Amino acid sequence: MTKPSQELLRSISDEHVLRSLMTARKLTRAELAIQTGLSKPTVSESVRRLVEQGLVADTGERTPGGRGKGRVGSFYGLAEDSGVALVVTIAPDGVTAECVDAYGDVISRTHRTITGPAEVAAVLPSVAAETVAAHNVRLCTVSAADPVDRRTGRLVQLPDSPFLVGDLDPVAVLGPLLHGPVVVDNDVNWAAQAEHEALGVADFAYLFLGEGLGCAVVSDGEVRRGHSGLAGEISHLITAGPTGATPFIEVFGELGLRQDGTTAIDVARLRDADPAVLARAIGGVVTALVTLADPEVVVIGGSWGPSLLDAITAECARSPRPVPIRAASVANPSLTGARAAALDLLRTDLVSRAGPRTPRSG
Amino acid sequence: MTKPSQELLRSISDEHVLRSLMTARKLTRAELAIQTGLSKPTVSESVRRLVEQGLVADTGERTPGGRGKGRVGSFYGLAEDSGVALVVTIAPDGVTAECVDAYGDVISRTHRTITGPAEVAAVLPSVAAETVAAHNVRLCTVSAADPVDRRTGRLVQLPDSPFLVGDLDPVAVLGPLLHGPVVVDNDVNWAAQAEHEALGVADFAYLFLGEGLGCAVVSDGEVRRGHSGLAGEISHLITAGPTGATPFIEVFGELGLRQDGTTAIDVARLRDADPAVLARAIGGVVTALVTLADPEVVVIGGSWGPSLLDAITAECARSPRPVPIRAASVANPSLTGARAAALDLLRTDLVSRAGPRTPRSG
DNA sequence: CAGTTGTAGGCAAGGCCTCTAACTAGAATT
DNA sequence: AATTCTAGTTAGAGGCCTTGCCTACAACTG
Repeated sequence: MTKPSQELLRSISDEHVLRSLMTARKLTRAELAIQTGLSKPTVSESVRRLVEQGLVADTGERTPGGRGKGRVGSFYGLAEDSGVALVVTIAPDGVTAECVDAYGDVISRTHRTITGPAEVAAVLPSVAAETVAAHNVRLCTVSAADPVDRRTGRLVQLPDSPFLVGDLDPVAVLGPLLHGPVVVDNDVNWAAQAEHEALGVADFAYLFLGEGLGCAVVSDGEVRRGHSGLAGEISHLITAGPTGATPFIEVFGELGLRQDGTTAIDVARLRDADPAVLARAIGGVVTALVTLADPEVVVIGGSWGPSLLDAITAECARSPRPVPIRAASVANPSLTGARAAALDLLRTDLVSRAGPRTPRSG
Repeated sequence: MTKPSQELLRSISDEHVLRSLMTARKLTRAELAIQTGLSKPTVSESVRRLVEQGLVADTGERTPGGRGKGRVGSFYGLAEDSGVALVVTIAPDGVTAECVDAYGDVISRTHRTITGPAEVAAVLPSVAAETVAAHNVRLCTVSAADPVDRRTGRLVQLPDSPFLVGDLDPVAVLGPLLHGPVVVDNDVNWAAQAEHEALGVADFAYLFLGEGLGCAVVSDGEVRRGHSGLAGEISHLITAGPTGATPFIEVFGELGLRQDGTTAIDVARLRDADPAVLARAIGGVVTALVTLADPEVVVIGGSWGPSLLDAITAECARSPRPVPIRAASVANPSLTGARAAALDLLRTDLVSRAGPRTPRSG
């Protein structure tokens, strides 16, 4: 456990100051004292330390901008070069890279359209290198439209599942470009995290129905990834198919709804299928989610999932354990979720850098 | 967030001292200083405070028991009346109540056999009252062989599921007898927690096959209960039955393996059933667990589950995503799990009581 | 324009908490 | 009786946070 040292108190003070600056962007010492609940001398000392460490800087702005009477105060903010996080999403149609700073601002965005998985290997490092060259990148989160091995960060191909992005080791590609960690996860898990923040519900399930099939379970406020990160890869889940108990993905095979050559869902042809049959299969998946994870609500996302909302709702209403169904509400959910995670990690990283002592006399 | 006060440091010191005493049972101040890593004066002060608050007491024992030279030291331990936790399990065959102290010792055990659910309402309060009268009971954990509503602690009956213990509100029954919280959960969840501690695996699933059917999912080192605590109630999970896609519980209905009158499994008649058919249905459940929770291992427990281990293992080996299957290893798992949780809560409760200041001069 | 008001920030003192170092207490060994 | 060794206390130093007071300085008031 933690040792009861005075340094612990100091680091708590510093964290208060830093976190206040992250949300308020700029504050005078007096404002910081009010925001943090600390006394003015304590805040002053903390600011002095943080400035010395290069994490906080005087913005140059001064108070009397119509604020009224009183002595002029100096606004402090996070240092310019206090670091940013890189957010990358890799999907069959393109690669996006964003840069977020500790305020949560997106300070750059690059998108490259690709025509096939083969291009990822070339596009990914070039997109990342651009951003890394321009900013002090501390860490990176990556969203990929394929199952991700939690322990290695590599994309993995599961039997009979579409492999949309293809074989890729983002940690190996991006790791050398920056100094901090590279966190890779599946697009559905990131999407669920984004939905979690929008919904404010601690226990729910996110069912993603697009070219690939997937889901994510949020339990006790966190996305649960399982032992190797493959939780939610529902292709082989046994459900009710047209001819009996069938793995979920094979329902689409039996209905002739998979793309030739690949194992992805043919979304274009889906509209001709009987919604009731699809809903029955999806209902089996929802039942599995309800029995195993007991979500408060099941959120349906993906390119074609929400269009079946009524059919799914009707199917689930007949279940012995009905659960509310709703459509996903966040736009660009994977990017949003990965960005939120990156912001969180970046802020924690920034706080953790406020460590070593700086004696007052200098 | 926490405020950086000196009191925080003090409470950390006190926590160190208390937790050391919990595991070592009795220590001198010098030994405490070594164990906790704190300095001797700090430990002395902390012990003085804790004695004054009645949480720690001089055991009366003195060091020179052949330890060699040196001044005699005094052994300190937790105070006699520092409180115990009550652990109750409620199953169709009986009610057990145990008392654990903060060392983890079981200091009393009562068991009452019952012949039917109707007796629970009478037996439960009487068993609990005995224990409560004899000890300073701070809190209580309850294991019940039925689904438990996480928010209220009440037992709930799900459609088509056996209701083994019957309608009961343990919080209402036991709450008035003691001053602390009453934590109620399902026997399978407690069993999974016990198995978790024995296995040391952070992500696994526990499948319970007895008169009732259930499972529990441990993710990131914790049992995940879901929104209302009904995660793992797998009766309605769609799986492969003799005639196609069937809810798990109805597989047993179709096979004529449910007890007449109730909806429980008739365990006696199970041995006549075809293991392959059962294993196929169970395999569907395991597949659901694997796809949704991605466990490192699936543990099979319950009265008849382990006897089918080979058949289940064979069935799962054919799956596109095989997972290791093993039999549960903990005896009395629900009681063990509930006891471990009670111990944890009791220790945290004890630590949290070490709060208010005690000035030195007295 | 002089005086008043009100805010930003600094300084000093006080209270605590932990640590190190030195010291006292007391038993076993030599 | 002197030595040795361990338990626990005392003394002092260093650090951190707080309160209270002071200075600097801009705007308002009459």
